[in-house]
Amino acid sequence: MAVAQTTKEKVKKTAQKLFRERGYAAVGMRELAKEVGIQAPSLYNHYKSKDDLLREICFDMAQQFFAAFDKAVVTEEKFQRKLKVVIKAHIGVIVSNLEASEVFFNEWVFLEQPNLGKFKKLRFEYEMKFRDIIDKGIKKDDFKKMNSKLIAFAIFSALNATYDLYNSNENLTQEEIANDISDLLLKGLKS
Amino acid sequence: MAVAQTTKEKVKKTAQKLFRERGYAAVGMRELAKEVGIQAPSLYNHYKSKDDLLREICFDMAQQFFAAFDKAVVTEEKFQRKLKVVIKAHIGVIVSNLEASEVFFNEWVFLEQPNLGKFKKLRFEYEMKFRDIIDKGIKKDDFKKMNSKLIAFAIFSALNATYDLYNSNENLTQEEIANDISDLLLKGLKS
DNA sequence: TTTTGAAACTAACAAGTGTTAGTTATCTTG
DNA sequence: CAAGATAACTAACACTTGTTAGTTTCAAAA
Repeated sequence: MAVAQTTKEKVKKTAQKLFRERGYAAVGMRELAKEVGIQAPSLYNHYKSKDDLLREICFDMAQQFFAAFDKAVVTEEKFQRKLKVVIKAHIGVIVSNLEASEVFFNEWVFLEQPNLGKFKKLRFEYEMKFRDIIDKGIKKDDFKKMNSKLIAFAIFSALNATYDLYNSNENLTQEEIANDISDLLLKGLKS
Repeated sequence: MAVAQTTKEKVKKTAQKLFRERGYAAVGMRELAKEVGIQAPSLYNHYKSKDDLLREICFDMAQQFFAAFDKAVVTEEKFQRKLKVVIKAHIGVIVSNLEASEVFFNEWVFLEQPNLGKFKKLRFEYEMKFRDIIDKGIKKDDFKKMNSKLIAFAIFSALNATYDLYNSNENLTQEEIANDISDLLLKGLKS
């Protein structure tokens, strides 16, 4: 596995790792280059700026989240099942891209305009897809009557704990994490 | 409100605001100073380094979270109530220190040693206080049998969404946020 | 074998970094 | 009012930042 990586791929992977570990602003081009094994100016043969590199990481992830959601959401009818299946899809994307996801969630604030604006729009759209399921589920009495914005925020935050969970843990599988979290959110902690 | 602020207080407040908005690493001492209305070197009359400033923000918040937890936890016997009351306490601290809390959650990674080590220890202790309630509640059958680490992570993440919630929202009160989130976590979304 | 294009290199720039030294102004206290 | 402390100031240092210019290396195409 991980054979025949091009330099560009290596740059991207290394950037994801470093940006997650230490934050976009704290990682310099020289440090990134050193980790890749080249000189800093050589990075510009592959990406035209530091911002361009962040842009690619963030927008690639956005695309993956959208694709996974859209593929998952059509498979179920009941809203409880719909929610569970998109939660699983979301977690699936995170687990398959642990470092890039973290950058996506935490470092996008460093995007420059106009990328920043475009990105915010995408994030909002994605959030609305979740809220839509919740709102419709509430209308159909599949869900309790609650503030859907609050719920959506709580869900996102809980999902985004997946990274820490997956990294720090006693061999939880992606399936187990997805099941436990969606169970918690749907049924609650109370016995 | 906010009368007779000393320069040191103003520096701290401004730092909290800027560190939250743009990240610790992205905020320079000159920018901070400008916002305060003094020159950069004058900052060093109040804090001996940039790290020292971050240290004070983070450790002050840690202390507040501990104090609120300890005060809350003794007031209840049943573990469901215990959990609810510490959740409320935690959210209370966030709401009373919106910007500083965000720094506490997101920027502590930039602390230098030995502060970084001490801080990590504190965070872990705090997490364990929550997990302790969950574990004991599971033993007493107040809670379902679930992975307490996963649950603790999910709870923390959900709680830490409070900032975005409080800021972006349709006039939710602290009481409402605390109630809705603890209801969600205890009883779940399912009707 | 020569040509070409990609991707590496070195050197350097202008701007910005946290911070120190030394000095002056301002406020508090005796 | 004089003395001392506090907190502001200007100037500067050593280093790092993202990035560009110009050059060389090297493998594939002609």
